[in-house]
Amino acid sequence: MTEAEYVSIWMRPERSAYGPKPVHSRAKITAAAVRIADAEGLEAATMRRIAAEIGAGVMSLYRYVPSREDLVELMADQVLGEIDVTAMPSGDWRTDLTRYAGGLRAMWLRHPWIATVQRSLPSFGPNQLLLVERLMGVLDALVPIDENLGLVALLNSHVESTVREEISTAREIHRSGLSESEWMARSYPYIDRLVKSGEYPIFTKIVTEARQPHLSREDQFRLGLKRVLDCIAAALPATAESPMSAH
Amino acid sequence: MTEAEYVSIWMRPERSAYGPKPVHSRAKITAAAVRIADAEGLEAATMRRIAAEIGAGVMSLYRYVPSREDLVELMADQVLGEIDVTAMPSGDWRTDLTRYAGGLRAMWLRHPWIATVQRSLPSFGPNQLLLVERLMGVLDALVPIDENLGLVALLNSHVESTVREEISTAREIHRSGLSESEWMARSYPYIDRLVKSGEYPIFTKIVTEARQPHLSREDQFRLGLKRVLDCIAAALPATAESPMSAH
DNA sequence: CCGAGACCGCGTACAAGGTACCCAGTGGAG
DNA sequence: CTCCACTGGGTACCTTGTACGCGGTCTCGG
Repeated sequence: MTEAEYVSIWMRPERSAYGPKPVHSRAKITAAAVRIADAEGLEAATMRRIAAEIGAGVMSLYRYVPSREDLVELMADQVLGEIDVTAMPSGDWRTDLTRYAGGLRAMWLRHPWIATVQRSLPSFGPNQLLLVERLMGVLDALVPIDENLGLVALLNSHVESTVREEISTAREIHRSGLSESEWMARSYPYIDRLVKSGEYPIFTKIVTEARQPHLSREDQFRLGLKRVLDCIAAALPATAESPMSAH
Repeated sequence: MTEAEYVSIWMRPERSAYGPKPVHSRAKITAAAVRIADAEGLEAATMRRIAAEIGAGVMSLYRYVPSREDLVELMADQVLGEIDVTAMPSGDWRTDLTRYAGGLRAMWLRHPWIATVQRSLPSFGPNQLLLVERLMGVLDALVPIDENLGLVALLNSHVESTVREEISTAREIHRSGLSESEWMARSYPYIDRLVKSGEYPIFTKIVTEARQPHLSREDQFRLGLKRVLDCIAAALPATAESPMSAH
């Protein structure tokens, strides 16, 4: 792990041409890990569990992946590849970004464990790179690169934060083993005490007046996304107005 | 852990009036855990380490905290309390939100480990509640509660995403044991290969043309924040224009 | 004033989990 | 054919969260 021997996981060859043919592969291991993490959470994707899933010995995995951390990085890039951006610079930026946002959200909901992985810039996996090309291609002709970076970051951060909240709620519900309504009912005594105390007027207002929390997740998402897209629209030159800007 | 015996950590009394006086306290334990996590990361804040820090037996901690997970929740609420919002509904929403955003970012940078804690709605700790009151009080008179929720979420998600990236980069640098420039130099071979391949024009454009990545973290943050605040301004009724809206 | 019993600190013990180390077998290079 | 870098994988070690139980202590009901 010294600096001399550091190489990004993406530059490290999977195998050399020497010796016996490997029975497994990074792709197979990654896929198995993703499958387990989807079903039971990232912490369930232990090396032993993954090995069992593909019928390998535990230590065999280390022939393909330097450490569990690197495996998680592989997993993250793999699921990024699921977002369909092949048709992306279509000419209508609003449609493109809406589709991308929906795809990103759907992917996160399919793989809730990505919320717990810390990414960092230099982990430019192949799928992430492809995504960047397509996604930033959407606004590339309309704004300078710095503006593009800022606007895309705005969109990403909104989607991610929204989904992060959806996920942690769902996770909590699942862990409790209750139904959604039972789970919400469980925290009623506490919320009731807070409201009755009279010390939290705004919190009370949210609980009693706000209608947004009672919308479906999809509608909440659509509403928030609309706001962000309007915000992006305002930052674009007037000539770039999308034909769909009226809802 | 059955549903019958569930009570939120915030409703669970710290101690009863019975038996010998406890030597320690939740506050002391939480503070110690935060200190360790700040210095060495959340994963370093093990029960054994915390116990050693305050000179207690490992299992003694469980007299104060039901589990490590709950302790993390306590830690999260504690650091939320560090954001100074006491002067908050000041009448100038732009100043208030700028101050809040700066405080939130500074807090995250002081306690980078919060990026790894999953929150969920029902964990309304006392400090979080206070924060919500003050923060949402800023726009309460200007917009309906649903709009307020949306705008505050927008601000929060932007700040959090930005800081999350700062943090993961810093973490990666720290883990490598290198200086920032050495660390960046380390991924140069990979980036160079990508650029030279010619397959990633936008990525190349970012690497070669974008100036934003070369700004200081503070300037990057200021720029992004300005965009979000402008976006919020656009969503407010015209009469609510802040005196500072020109920059 | 005196049990009783709830609560304290904490040592012991166990079940996971990541992974270092080692060994036997394999198959391409010379 | 020989060599040896490579393979799969078993064993073992260390770290972590925490269940359990023990002996001591303090408050309260009588």
